[in-house]
Amino acid sequence: MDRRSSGSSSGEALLFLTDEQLRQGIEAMFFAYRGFTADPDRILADMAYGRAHHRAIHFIGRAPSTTVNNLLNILGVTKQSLNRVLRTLIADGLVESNVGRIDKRERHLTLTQAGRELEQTLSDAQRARMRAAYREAGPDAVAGFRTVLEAMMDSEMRGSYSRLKDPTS
Amino acid sequence: MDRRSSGSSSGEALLFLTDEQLRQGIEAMFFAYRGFTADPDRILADMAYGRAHHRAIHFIGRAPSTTVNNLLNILGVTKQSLNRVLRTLIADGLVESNVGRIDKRERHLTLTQAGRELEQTLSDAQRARMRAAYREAGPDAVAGFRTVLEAMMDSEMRGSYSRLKDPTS
DNA sequence: TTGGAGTGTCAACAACACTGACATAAACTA
DNA sequence: TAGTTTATGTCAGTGTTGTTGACACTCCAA
Repeated sequence: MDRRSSGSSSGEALLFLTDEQLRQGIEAMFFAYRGFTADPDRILADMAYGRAHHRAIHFIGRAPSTTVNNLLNILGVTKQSLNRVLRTLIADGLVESNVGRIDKRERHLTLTQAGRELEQTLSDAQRARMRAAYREAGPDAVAGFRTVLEAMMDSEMRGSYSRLKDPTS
Repeated sequence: MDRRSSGSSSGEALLFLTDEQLRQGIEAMFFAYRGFTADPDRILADMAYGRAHHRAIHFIGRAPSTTVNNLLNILGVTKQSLNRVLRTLIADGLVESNVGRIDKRERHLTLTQAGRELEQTLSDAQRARMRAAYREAGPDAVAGFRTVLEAMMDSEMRGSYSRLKDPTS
């Protein structure tokens, strides 16, 4: 079902779609993601925090004053799961939760000064690796990288992603 | 430390290394990885298996007759963690463990017929998404994608990755 | 006023990772 | 041969992160 499936005659133009190429892509994704999270993980291991805290901090920092529900959609976890994380972050003074002015049911989340500092530390580590990879690969490769990643997202996630990229949309 | 090392005048050639670009890359990676694992996760949710089983099955299928130790290095988990997974896979008849002929301390792991079938099912789902993304992005983007991912891996992982790509090395 | 949305919380549970300790068999080495 | 190292398996305990399900409260809108 997959020997160069849609090739016209011999399909040499579609060699990048062979099973072997796809498998390599899958493995590359697996190994790269490990590297991608390794640096922040190391930093967080020393604190009482984990990857979930990092994600929350990242997206709160990225979209300040976001609501819990919005964050829930971005992170794709249950509110109970997110709440456990948020509770510790708020208790530790890294995140501030403010009742909405217009809709008072909503809580708007913002990083405190300490929260911004931790965000910066984690972000620096992750960006350093990203920067090194980007620089090594070059701008054309980076453009391709981004294109494939976007195509790989679930469509709902593509929405969240675009909104973060360009908040005016 | 990176303002326009090779830029002509104001560094427009390195715009892809700005913090904003890096952040977008980080987020793209996060959302894409979610998509990447979503399909196999859905299939596994119905069984008593999880992502860890998928990974084990994938790499055993990829490098048949691999030893436990080798798998341990590839997966980057502790033997206790891997063992828990392997035990269930062997008990369920998806993986076969054979004492090594040369070194009898080693166990060589292979997928059984049932194991290969499950591997195929999971792999089909994941490859389908990968193939769609690849096709949508085109060969040049795919090449860039792979280049960036390889640059993002830890160097030890790059070794495992290459060996899987080209077992003769 | 009623229904539903947004939020917080409790309890229970499962998957998957970790550390530490110990056991066994085989292989290597002095 | 005796002692050490390697490869593996296993037991026990723990932590993070996810899940369901249930319930309460506040507030918005029809």
